[in-house]
Amino acid sequence: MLRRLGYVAIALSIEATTNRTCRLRNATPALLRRLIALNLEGLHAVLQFNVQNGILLYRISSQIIPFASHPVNRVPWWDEFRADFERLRAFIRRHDMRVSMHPGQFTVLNSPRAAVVEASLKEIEWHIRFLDCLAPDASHKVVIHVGGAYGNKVAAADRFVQAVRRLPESWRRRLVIENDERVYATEDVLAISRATGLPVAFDWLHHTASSGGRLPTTRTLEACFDTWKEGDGLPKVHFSSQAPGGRKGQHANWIRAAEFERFLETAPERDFDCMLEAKCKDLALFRLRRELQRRGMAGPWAA
DNA sequence: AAACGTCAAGTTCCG
DNA sequence: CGGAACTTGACGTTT
Repeated sequence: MLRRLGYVAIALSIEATTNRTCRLRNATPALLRRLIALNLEGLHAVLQFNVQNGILLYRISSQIIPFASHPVNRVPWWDEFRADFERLRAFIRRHDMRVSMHPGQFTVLNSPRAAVVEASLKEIEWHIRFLDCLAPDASHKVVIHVGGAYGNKVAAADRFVQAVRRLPESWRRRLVIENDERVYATEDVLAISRATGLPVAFDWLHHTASSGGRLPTTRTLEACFDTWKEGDGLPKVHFSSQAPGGRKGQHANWIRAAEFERFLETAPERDFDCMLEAKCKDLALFRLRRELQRRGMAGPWAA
């Protein structure tokens, strides 16, 4: 049964933002410090808004710490903003919220280029550190993709597995892998999960886009759910609809309620959380919730 | 004050 | 082989 519904990064309903940034050329410790303070304040406002509206699942923007893995950012934010983090941490725990992060397309652990892998490790490191500050328990996840194929998908997948095996356990406990719409389909990611022990976040749109529009089976979803172990929290799914007229794999503004209902019918009889990836963010979540309720559906997600 | 071009990073695919 | 698309706003320079 669907427990929590969530959305990504931006609350369009309110003014608050977690995405203030600057240009690299004028990034100084003082400016970065100011931006981080404002973004953490924004995060607090967004989390409060979420709780007020019964939203207990949320993906934190990677822009919250500008240039976090770049040498220009020498601010020890985990230390300097300890008080803010403590406040946020207490809030998250009190309301049983679940937060996550999703490093961008530049995080490619299986790149054949050492410098790219090194930069990716730095990216993962700061995301892990951020969640460590906010929510020590490992159900709050950092979601990554496997990466490129480089003309030899088997070798590339193996490089990913080796890279993950070299990571410290304190990182691995937070990592989750997601199927993408081009290179690593759900089956590929499940195989990599077996080799690494990382749970799989099933992405509905990526799956349908990469399988020529075929919908997943209950067995496939079940296999993804089974990768979530003790301490990982409930299995998590990403859901979005194809943008009408947009290129394959492009996120639509809204979630199509009928499509979501199909997904719910396919989902195994087990508890899970669902992250909505719609361009209209929280507004899309509200609209979906209303439409499902109008169809007579109820559950903990309804709030 | 508004408009608009630009912004750290990688990879794939399209033209 | 160069450039758009991922995703997407917000910055900062120009008008």
